[in-house]
Amino acid sequence: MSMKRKYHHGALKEALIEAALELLAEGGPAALSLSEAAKRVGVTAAAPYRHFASRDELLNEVARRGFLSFAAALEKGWDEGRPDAATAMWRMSAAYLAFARAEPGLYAAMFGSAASLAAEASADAADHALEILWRSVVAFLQLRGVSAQGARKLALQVWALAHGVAMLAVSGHLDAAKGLDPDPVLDTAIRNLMEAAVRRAESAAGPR
Amino acid sequence: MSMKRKYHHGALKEALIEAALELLAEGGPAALSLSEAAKRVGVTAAAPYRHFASRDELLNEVARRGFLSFAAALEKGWDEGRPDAATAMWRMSAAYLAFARAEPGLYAAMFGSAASLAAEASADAADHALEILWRSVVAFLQLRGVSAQGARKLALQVWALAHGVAMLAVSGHLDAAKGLDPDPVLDTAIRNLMEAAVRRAESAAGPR
DNA sequence: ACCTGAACACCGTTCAAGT
DNA sequence: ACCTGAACACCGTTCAAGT
Repeated sequence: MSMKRKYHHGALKEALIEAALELLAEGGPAALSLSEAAKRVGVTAAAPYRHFASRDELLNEVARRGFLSFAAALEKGWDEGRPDAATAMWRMSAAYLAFARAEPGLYAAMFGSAASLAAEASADAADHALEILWRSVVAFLQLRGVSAQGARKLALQVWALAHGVAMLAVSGHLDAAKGLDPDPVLDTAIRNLMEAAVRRAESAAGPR
Repeated sequence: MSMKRKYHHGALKEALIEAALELLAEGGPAALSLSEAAKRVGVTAAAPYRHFASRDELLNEVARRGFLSFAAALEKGWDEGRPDAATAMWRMSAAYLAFARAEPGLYAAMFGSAASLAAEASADAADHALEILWRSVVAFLQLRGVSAQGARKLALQVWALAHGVAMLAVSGHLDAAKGLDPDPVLDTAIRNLMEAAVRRAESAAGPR
């Protein structure tokens, strides 16, 4: 009756990815072991090499998928800018933080590769996330009636801010510092960034 | 004449830390191996255990020292706020980025531990870095003649911003996105953050 | 007190062999 | 085509011995 041990044909690749997500959740990127994933899935340590050229390739694939669900989470938070760009942007930044805090291991795998992994494939996925931020910044500027010039740069600043808060929150540097809740910290910072950008655009447009 | 192989008494611990820094520079945190450090220094793989209880403890010690020189770099950039807080703050943020870009491996070891390492000892060192940021934020607000209330929160936002830009720059997400130079991105973002904070404080103080 | 040598478990990776 | 078994190098860690 047990329908388990039939990885001898089909779903090994998917099963390994699932196991990798578990390992990531349990102990972060350092705990992602190809052997352990194979063991949990019921195959030999050599079996994964039919589907992944190396441990890093597994990690890359997991990170790539992480970026996909990350982008989906942002998109959902943005919700096409309803009811207005400002509110939606706040909701999206909360979704950003929520993702990182819910899956710190995955988030670390997505961004923690540092210089060790080029991760060309996941770069596209990351760019997709940036594009969502960019669209929301453009919408926000339009709502405020100013030029969307420099929106890309502004989107990068918002991203950096969210990323920084997320990292500090996950690594405990935030709570340790002052028992501060990451959400309002990120929220007011983004507001300030956007307000300053709007003012700058206004004074550039109407220098009466 | 070769004064090398006399690790049989004194400087093993220091030598291991130096080797660890090399490994970090070469391949990031993942490349920091206790065995390899021992080999480079000319001792057995078991020797380090007289000085460090585990690999993680070595990494922790290196990270702790990293925070020390990091704080020193920020302090030097700040230079007691000369000639004015605004200029000094810009210089300090440039020093922040320069540190991360000069030693990405070390920087990753300092912050990349994510949830895996509590790193209580290095938490103090990190707090010291935050304190420098905090002092500069206070000085900036004083220069602009507004209350320093909420300076800690603002300092955290500045930190998150700098950290985010540094990480994105190091991991290549920034250049890949648009060929943008990280320095002006961080600089204008911090300016915007500070300007918005000043305006908020002004409107709160003088509601005529 | 500080280090070596030998040992064990674990991991990444390869390859010849099985089905 | 997909997986097992055996093998190798490497790493973290422990411990009994050496000096």
